Amino acid sequence: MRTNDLPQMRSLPLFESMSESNFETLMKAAYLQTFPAQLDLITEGDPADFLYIVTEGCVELYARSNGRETTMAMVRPVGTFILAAVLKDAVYLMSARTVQKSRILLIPSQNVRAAFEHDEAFARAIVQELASCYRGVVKEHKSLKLRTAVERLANRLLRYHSEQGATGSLELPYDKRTIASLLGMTPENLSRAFNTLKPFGVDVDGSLVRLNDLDGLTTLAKPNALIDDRGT
Amino acid sequence: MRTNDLPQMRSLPLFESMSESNFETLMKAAYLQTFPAQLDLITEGDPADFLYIVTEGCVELYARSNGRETTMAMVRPVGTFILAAVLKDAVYLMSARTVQKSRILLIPSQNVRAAFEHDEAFARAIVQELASCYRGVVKEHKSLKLRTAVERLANRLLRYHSEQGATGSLELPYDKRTIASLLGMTPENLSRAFNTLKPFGVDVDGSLVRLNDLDGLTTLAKPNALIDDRGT
DNA sequence: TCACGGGCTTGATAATTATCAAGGATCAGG
DNA sequence: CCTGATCCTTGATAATTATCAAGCCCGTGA
Repeated sequence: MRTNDLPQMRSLPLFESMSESNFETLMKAAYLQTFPAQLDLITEGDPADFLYIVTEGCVELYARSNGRETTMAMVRPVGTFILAAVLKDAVYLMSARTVQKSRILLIPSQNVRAAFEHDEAFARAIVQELASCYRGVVKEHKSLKLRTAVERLANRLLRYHSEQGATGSLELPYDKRTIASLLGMTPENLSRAFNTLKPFGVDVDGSLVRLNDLDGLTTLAKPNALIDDRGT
Repeated sequence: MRTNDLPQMRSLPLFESMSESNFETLMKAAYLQTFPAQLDLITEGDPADFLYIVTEGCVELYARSNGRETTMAMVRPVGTFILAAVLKDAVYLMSARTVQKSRILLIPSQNVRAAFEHDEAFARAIVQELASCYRGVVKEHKSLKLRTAVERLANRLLRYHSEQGATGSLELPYDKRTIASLLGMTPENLSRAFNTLKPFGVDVDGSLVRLNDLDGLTTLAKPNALIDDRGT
């Protein structure tokens, strides 16, 4: 890695509390690379050779079975992926590809595990990150099992809305087909779900969504902190 | 905790590598209790005061939203639950109740976090456990998004079958309505899914299931190691 | 400018899953 | 032996979601 990239990496939550010497050792083994859009980074079933940390851009985690494919999560800066596989020295359960041109830090698995052993602060940060990932999937799973497609969409819109400053409108952060897959439905069904939400003040124009009846939409969505709140 | 329970606890994977003194400190703060069946242990939304470790019996993790309820997982010996909430000092995302009379070790959250800081072997064991839990939920989530109800049931039967020694028949480990909820369907739908599987050699008699056409069932189920294999 | 293609939408239809209501089996307790 | 309760199953129906087939919109590049 280039020396002048080091300070930026050092300030990432995962590294900021670890000792200088352990950080240097870890970074000597790491690669910081920029990948173009739509590039496959890893494939499910492959052994976990690297931990990935997205510093710029966006990565889609997806999975396949039978002939079907589904989006499992989107990773934005500064998020990691495939941490559990690295820690367990197991195969990846998900595939990953860039959505946009992305800058990604790759750390060889064995170095991550070594740093975990030798640096208590790093171990603590790793565990916090892993616990957050775990709770994220649990929330997704609850959403899928406890809500209809329209409810999932309504709550997702409310989430984007508040993340983007609650201005009354929001920008969809991904293609609609990606959002559909994230929410566990087909693109056709997403279209129809948007139509179902029209009477609740949801106006869609491309990737711009206006929410003209927040109260009504909220009543329908019944948001639940234990599903919809991030980072808790 | 009673002194003569200590050796048994000591042999649990979570504790077996930690230092004797750290183990003793942790156990001084812990409670080993036996709970009757159908007792509510924790409720989602409550602060995570304890880490729970099931040493005997069985615990159901479930979640509610709107008026709906779903079973998220079943925990058998020697499994932990609510580990992520404890490590993050956050609220529980799931509720838990005993299925049968169960023997459960409760360790106050703050002691778990302290032991994590002070004992590297414990930290490693905690991370392995948490990573396993994470991968478990990811697999469940993949199953729900990529498979139909009949496929989920078929694969679950194959899993129970191999877990129980692949003798050609298996015992359903929980009530059918619990299995239905675990698999993300209604009890009525589970009944019908069993009927759909009858032409594939699946004969149900109460909680006993005979698999008379393993090849046929496997062809239909299309099991996938990255969804169905435990512990990888 | 025009054709092309990708992404999205819509309509028609089918498959899947849920709901509601009723009935059968089983078992514990009186 | 009955009674009631629980659990499961079945049938009828409805709701939800997926699939298939056009078609529209819009930006890109020739």
